[in-house]
Amino acid sequence: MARYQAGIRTEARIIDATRELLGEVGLDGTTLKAICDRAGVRAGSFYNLFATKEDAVLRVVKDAIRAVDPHPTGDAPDSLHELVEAYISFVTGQPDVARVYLKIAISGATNGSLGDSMKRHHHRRVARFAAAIARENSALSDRESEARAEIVLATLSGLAFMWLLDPAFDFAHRARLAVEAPLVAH
Amino acid sequence: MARYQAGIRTEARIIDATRELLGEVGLDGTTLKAICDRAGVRAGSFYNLFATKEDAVLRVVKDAIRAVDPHPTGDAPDSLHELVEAYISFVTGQPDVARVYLKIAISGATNGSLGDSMKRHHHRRVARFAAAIARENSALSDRESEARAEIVLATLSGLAFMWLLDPAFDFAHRARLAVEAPLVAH
DNA sequence: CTCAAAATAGAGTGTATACTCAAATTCCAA
DNA sequence: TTGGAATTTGAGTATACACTCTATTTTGAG
Repeated sequence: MARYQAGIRTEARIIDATRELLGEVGLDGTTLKAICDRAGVRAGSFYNLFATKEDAVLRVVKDAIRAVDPHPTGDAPDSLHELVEAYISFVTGQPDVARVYLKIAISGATNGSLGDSMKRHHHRRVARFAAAIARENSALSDRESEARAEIVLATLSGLAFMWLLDPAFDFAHRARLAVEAPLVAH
Repeated sequence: MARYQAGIRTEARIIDATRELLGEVGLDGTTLKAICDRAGVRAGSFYNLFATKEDAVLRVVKDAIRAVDPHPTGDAPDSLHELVEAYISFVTGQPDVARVYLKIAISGATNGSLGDSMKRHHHRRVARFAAAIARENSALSDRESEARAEIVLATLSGLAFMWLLDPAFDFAHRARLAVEAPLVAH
């Protein structure tokens, strides 16, 4: 092994280029040529560091999945408010990574190993939200907590998607409003 | 002109094949070869009927967009309940078309003319939901109605996306629960 | 029945893609 | 300083894509 600094820097540039492209033009637009052009590297150098294009994409996506999680270890019990704020600050604080997360969650969710990874991650998140909801409202059954968790997550995802559609959309404001206020007046 | 019956039937087969593929494998997987194979047709026949591949895709997508609309003409004022039920029956009643709608809305929303079409459609839908909400709750300002409309639509989209992720997900049940009940207990 | 128009087949074009490879260059520990 | 390993190059390969073209077959109105 005994890697050189040059190679390590090149690898970082390639990962950065891949993340930027995934956020800007999505999975399809992120071609090998586009990655190499942006990283200032030739195809041969890319394949000296990565076995395949999907390798670089997966590295970025796994980082994005990890970034959405406030407590990756999962040992600290978190409140619903904490979880929601974590998601909001993820979207607003790391918009590049968030765009990647959303784009891949959707375009890559129905096929391949990437989709399975996304599915498992989604179920873990639902369980996490459901546990927080149950902890804060002991009157709810497990099923009811899970239903509410799914609805909260759906709303957050939907709002994030609107932000993807229109970057001027005030995601954070809407997200807080959605979680704190009832959906319809009574 | 004076079209023959054979050509009309072939055109219908091509549209059907395109819709099926868009729902099954998404926009990327819907290649010309895949369309032609499924429709039982050669490339030359396809291009005798369609100027471009995107033409066939657009036909399907525009049908999907129209299918989600309860009153396409837009003259009849609709209630929020009507709008939500229309969306639910769209997703559950025409799952193929709904899958296409969701996949394209997301994967194709950030680039090309298809994305512009989707964006305009989205804004029209927000306005429609906002009008219904304002009509049913005169205490709300226009801005508040629009905010609620965006949240309702985000929740519906998010739940539909969950159904895309897992076809066993009970979309209709969750959607009604989400719109009728407050998100969090007070 | 006729025949011009419509429809079809199927080989072919050009382009973009992911990926390879041998040779040249750069790095860095000893 | 030096030499083997890491890195980089840049031309090259194979494949898949959307789309074209010409010859042939099929259709159906008059």
